[in-house]
Amino acid sequence: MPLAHSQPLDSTSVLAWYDRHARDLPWRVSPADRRQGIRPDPYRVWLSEVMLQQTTVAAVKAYFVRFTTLWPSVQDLAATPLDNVLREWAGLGYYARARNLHACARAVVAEHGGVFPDSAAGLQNLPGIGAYTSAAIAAICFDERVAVLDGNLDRVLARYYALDVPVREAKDALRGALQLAVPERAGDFAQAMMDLGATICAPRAAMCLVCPLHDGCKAREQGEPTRYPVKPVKAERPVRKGHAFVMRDAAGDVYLQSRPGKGLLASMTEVPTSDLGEKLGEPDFPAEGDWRRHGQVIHVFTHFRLELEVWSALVAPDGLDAGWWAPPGALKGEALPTLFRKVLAEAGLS
DNA sequence: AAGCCGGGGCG
DNA sequence: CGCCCAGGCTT
Repeated sequence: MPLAHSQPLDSTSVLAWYDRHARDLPWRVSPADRRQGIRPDPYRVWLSEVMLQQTTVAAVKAYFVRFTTLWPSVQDLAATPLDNVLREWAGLGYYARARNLHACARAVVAEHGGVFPDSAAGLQNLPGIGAYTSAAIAAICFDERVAVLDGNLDRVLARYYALDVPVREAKDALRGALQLAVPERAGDFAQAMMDLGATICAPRAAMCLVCPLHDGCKAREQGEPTRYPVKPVKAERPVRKGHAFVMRDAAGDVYLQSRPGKGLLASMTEVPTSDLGEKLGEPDFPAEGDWRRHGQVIHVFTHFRLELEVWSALVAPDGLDAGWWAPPGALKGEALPTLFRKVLAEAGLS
């Protein structure tokens, strides 16, 4: 799938724009500081890039500050138990990232002496570091001249070339075109292109008049840049239904347990639930009690919509030994995903 | 190559 | 409320 060609990307214009308009982010070294020879810390760049996978800057900032305060170095992160990492990751989503983050920290310490590999090829062997993240770290930290292609760049390039097929079908062509444009300041260029996608060439609006890629952009020339990228036909989102059971003991503590290490919300904390299905079954209460029905919690995942009926009861703790009892004041510190925080709120807790 | 895996913000 | 998003892993 060759790109209907226009002129090559003008990296000089992009860098000049970035020198004036770079965003100030907690993990970033400004272009001015980079010129002074200040280099980014690979640990901080790696941590930020993993957090930013499918996640917005606004959502990441507070988590990044918290993580780097608790664990200032990769050695600190590697030394902490996985449970601590999962607790701090709660609410950020895509929880496999947290497990891979921890595994990666331990691999860097155990196999690389606590020093991150200095090339995209070396980085990509580590857990949770794929094509995008390896390229981003290598470019930002070491100015390796690799194409850093994420969802932001997909959009910018799809517009620049007026790509008339879904990005997924032309990924290699886009990467090749981008690779040809990567300048010596590879790290600044990568960050510049992402800033461009976040502020100028945004998903629902394109401020073409102030864009450094204005001149060569096919979508701008056509007059309707937000027509790109072309979206693939999307499958409908199925609905799954079930029950959630909030149990309290005589002391008022809440029964919690860990989810399986694989699959949905892996290794995170939950209250017991029924099996999920297309149709709502009868509640299979996990203990005897005066079960009271609350409202419904609706939670939308990427690939299905979940509807949970929330129940609560005062129960005797006999037989409930797979999990643990948590006082309501301790719920905040548990590794509870947003779904189960909604469930607890529906039952009148937190 | 396609499916699985969260959550928040925006219009 | 629908749509969008700073990807990687598994099968």
